[in-house]
This record gives sequence, C-alpha cells and structure tokens, in this order.
Amino acid sequence: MAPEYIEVVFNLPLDSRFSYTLPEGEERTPSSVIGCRVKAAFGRRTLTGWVVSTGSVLPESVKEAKAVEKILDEQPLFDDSLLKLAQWMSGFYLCSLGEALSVMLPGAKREKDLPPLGLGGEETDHKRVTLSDEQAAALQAVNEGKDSYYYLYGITGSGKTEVFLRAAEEVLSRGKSVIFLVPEIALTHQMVDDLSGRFETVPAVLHSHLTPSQKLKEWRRIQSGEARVVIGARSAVFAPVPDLGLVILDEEHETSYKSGSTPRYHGRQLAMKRCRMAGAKLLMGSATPSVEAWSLMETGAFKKLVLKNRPAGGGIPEIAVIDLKKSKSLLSQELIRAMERVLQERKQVILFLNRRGHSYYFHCRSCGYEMKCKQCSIPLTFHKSRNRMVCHYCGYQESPLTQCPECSSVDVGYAGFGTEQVEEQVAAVFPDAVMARLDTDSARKKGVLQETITRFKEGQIDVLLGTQMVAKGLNFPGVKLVGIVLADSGLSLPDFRAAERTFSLIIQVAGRAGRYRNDGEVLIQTMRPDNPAVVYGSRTDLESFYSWELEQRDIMAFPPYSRLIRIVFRGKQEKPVLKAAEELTSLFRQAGLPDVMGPAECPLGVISGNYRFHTLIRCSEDFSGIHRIASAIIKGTEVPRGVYREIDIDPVQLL
DNA sequence: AGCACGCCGACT
DNA sequence: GTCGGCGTGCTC
Repeated sequence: MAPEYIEVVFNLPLDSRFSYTLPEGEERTPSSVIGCRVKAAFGRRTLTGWVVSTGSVLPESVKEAKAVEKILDEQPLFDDSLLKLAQWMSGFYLCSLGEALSVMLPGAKREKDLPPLGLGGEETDHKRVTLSDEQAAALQAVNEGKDSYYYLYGITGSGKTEVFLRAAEEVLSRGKSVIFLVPEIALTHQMVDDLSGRFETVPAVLHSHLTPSQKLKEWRRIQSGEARVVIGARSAVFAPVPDLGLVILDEEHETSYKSGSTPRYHGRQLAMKRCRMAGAKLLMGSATPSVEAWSLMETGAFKKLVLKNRPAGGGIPEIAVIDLKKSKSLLSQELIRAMERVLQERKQVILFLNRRGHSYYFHCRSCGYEMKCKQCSIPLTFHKSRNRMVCHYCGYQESPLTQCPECSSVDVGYAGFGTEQVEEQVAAVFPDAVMARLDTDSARKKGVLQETITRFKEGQIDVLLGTQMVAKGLNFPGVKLVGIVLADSGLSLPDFRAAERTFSLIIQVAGRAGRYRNDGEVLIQTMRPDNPAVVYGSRTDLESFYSWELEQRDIMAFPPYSRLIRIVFRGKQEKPVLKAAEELTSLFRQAGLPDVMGPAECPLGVISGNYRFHTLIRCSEDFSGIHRIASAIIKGTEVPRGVYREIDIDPVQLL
C-alpha cells in the first residue's frame, strides 16, 4: 500500500515526527517530497518543517492528520545521504533531527534569481608551478592511497595549498566533487580568489553570512552538479554535492571548526563521518596539528604526509624570547631596537597581541579591587578612546571608577594592556611610523578589514597591530619582524588546552615572518620564559612539544587519552540550576558511569546574569557504551523551567 | 521551544 | 470581584 502520510520534523528540541497529509490538489506523492520543506500548522502556530519520511499509519494517539499548508520546495533540498548524516548527528550530538537539519541549511527562505557568488575577486595568475619532491610524494599518496583520512603536516610556506589544489583537480577529473573547508568566512574569499580560473567550474561558496536566498541559490548550484567545488566555513561540510570525492580541511587545528551552539558539532568529525559514508577521502592540513590529530597520526588513523621544506624559499625565522618580567614597559628595549632596525630598512612590522579582554583591566592599586561585570564574572576591559569599561561577554558598559568602592583609595587606574595601549606606546616611540590596528573591533566596520590588508600589502603601513586574525593565513611579503607582545596571556585560562593554543599561536605567528624571506625575525615577549609552550614554540620544536603535551594529557587522562561529554546548566537563579545539575550527575553515578566529574561552577561562573554549572563525563575507554548510557539518561530527564541544559560532546572550550 | 490552560494571591 | 503569577501539558 502506498504511504498516505508525510512525516515532518521541526527546528524544536522534540524528538518526535509529526504526520501530515499533502495539501489539497497536490500531485506529487508523499515519497517524492522527502527532503522538502513544508509550511504546517503546529499547535496554534504555523511552522516550517522538514519532510523526513512517509507513513501509512497514524500513531495510536492521533485521531486525524492535518494537511500541510504548503510544500515550499519544487525539488527536495536533502537527499537520502544527507538525511542519514543528519540522523547520525542527532544521535551523536543529542539534538533533534529537526535541529540537525536546520544547521545544515539554516534560514533558507524562498528561491529567487541571484547572480552566482564567487566572482569579483582579483584573478590570480595560475602559472603552473612544479611540485617539489615531497609535494609530489604527498599528492601521490593521496591520489593513489587506500586510506580514508590523510593529514598534510607541513610548515608554513611549504606549499600545502598547492597539494590541496592538485588533489582536488585529480578528483574533479574523475567526475567527482570537492568540498574545501576553511576555518573562517574571511578566508573563503581569499580561497575563492586562489581557485577562480584554476578549475572549469565557478566554485560555490557556503557560509553563514550569506543571505538565505544566496545560500539557497548556491545550494541548488551544488545539487545540480553545476558547481563541483564548494568552498566554505564549518557548515559547508553539509554541501549537497551529488558525488563527493574529497573533503579538504585546511588549518585543521582551528577551534572555529567546532560549533558554539546546539548542535555543537565539529567540522572535522562531520567531515570524517561524511567521507566514510560517501566513500570519499578526507585531506586535512596544518603547520600546527591539534594534539588529537597528532596522536591520530601516530596511531596511523590519519595517514601522515610531511612537508619539511619551503619551495619558495624563506627560512625558519630566528626566534628570540624576551622575559617581560624584567621590563618596565610592555615594549621591551629589545623589541624597540628590533623595530628601529627594521623600520629604518623600510621593512614592515607586525605586532601581535593575544587577547583584548583580560589584559586591560581597571583596578585599585591599594587593595587590588578589580572592576568586574555585574552580570558576568569576568573583569571589565578598559577602552581608552571611549573612556568606558566594557564587558566582552555581555556588552555591559560603565564609566571607570575614580575611587575604590572597597577601600576608598583614589589610587585607581588601568593596568595590563590591550591593542590601544600598545598603539599609544608605539606612537610615542616611533612618531613617524604609519600604524594600523586589526582586531575584531576595527574589523566590524565593513570594508575596514580588507582596506587595511590592502594598504599593508602595498607598503603604506609600517606597523600592523593585531589580534588573532593577523595570525591566520594572511601573507605579507614585506614583513620582516613579528613581535608577540605577550605570548603567555592565554596560559592562565582554566582550560586543559591552554598550552596547546599558546604553542600553536607562536608557531603560526612566527610562520608569518619568514614566509617570503630568509632574514625574518620573531620576538616573543613573555612573563613565563620557562613554560614548555613558550620554550618549544620559540625553538619551533614541534616533536618535543607534542611529546611533552601528550605526556601531560596522559597523566591527567584528558583527550586524546579520553573523550569528554560536557553538560552545562544555566539559569538566572543559582539554586534550581545547581539542583538540576546535581540530580543529573547523581543519575550518571547511579548508572555506574566510571568517571563523572562535577557538578562544578563553570570557569565563567556567570554570563549575562546566568549562573552556570557543568558536569563532565570522562571516557577513557568504551566511549560509545558510555555515550549510549549517558544519552539515555539525558533524554529520560527534564529540566525545570528557567533552567537550560546544553550537551557538548567532545568539547573544545571548557569555559 | 512556544503557547495555552489553569489554579491561587493582591489590587483598581 | 479581576489581573496575573508561572506550573503542566501538548503540538500530527
């Protein structure tokens, strides 16, 4: 008997499917609309949902199915393989099927004609370079190997991108498609420029800043097989390519591959799963692999391919560590002298500052009182240009104090530093240097980012002062000196990955300096010159760092020697939040889960007025067994009103 | 997640 | 007498 009903899921935390009939006069069959969106009455409102299956019978409790108001798509948006992937996501990350589908193609509205994206970038000339021996060997290994997962571990400037492109060409020549993942949206444009003209098809671009109609337009171009190369950030791993041959995941170590909201999926994990389901290959790459990836290379789960040399020249820069404890100023004499030298040669300088918050706070010099956000538990950051104290979590602002509320001392003021203060000092020491700032604040204004980068590339700027974003994938030929103003600013975070992040930052930043020249110079200022992340980072000694870090992880039974399941509870009232956390945690313990930690206050105990507690389940063995038990317990419990629960499988941030 | 219904407290 | 608090239950 042909099925009569369509089964629909919604973007709600509900596990059930809801049966509907097709609208009056609909000529399509139920099974032909699987993968389409529908507009349907749901309770007292009308929602958009996804058709995920068909049915011949209604559940016992349902008297009569309503008809769907409208089928929104002519053709399905998801095929069977993507529905299966969504199903897997829902089970693994503990979200509903509707939530999983909604992150795969969020906010898509109606279809209309738009010019395809991906054009308009400057055409780079694609002179065909000859591959070095190790590039050729890596390429051959990927093209001809039998493994599913490949890792291209190569120093900055060793030509990873060229290997990626050749591997993509090979796959395209066999009539298959390629998904190319980059860690953030800003890098998609650069990658589109690099790829345009290189392949016959205009690459499709997918990321969360596209408008819904743009997104849908690209989605259709991919589905139809017109665009066989897809470039995008995390969510592009769901691109509906009909015949997937290869997923490339650039800068594998980047934490932006992990989603920060439900479902908290990891792009690398999904790429692995999708490749396995499609029989495709996954090619990852980085100069500083994540500790997990390193460990998987050692076990052979990832086929390790190494690029040791820089075909375009440029050596490993000289890296000097400066102990900032001995310096009175945040610009040490050594750094100032190095800058003088470089600027005199008319070469460029990048000054790198790790984070803007934390390091620029307002305090009382008599009693140590520190201004903190009343809503969040973190220190307020002083913004001199606006003379305001700002919370970087909730946006709360107030004026700086003139007197200490604790001890009434008037000896209060700001300490530590942010880009603004570094800017001031540089301006004082080098009044003739042209300086620009590149951080999330200044990049918020549209076009400022691109303009600054262009001006810097053209040599109109002498000193570029930046945060995180300067470290990533931007190539500046004129840079001779890179200074890391305070390398260890992340080390005091209560996070087991702090050392890994600091180390990878030093290596990535240092890679900027020597990219195009042999005489690149790197200065690392630090309060902890003896910390292994700093020591091994300054020697570019990756082997030693990973071996030391893996030993620490082993001792502490942290990933990759275990896997974590984190459950966060939050709410405006502390008591019910803690109570809910305690109840679930004791259920975990009663079920005999071996390694349950918590509940404990989160390192950021209050954010935007919400109290936060978390419980960690550490799985040193039998992850899937523990995952199954924990899932059942979580699904079998409810949280009271006003308390919110978030599940994070394989968390990367524990704040 | 919403949105309704429903059952007890202080107010024009 | 009612307006409104948020506990509980349901959505095909």
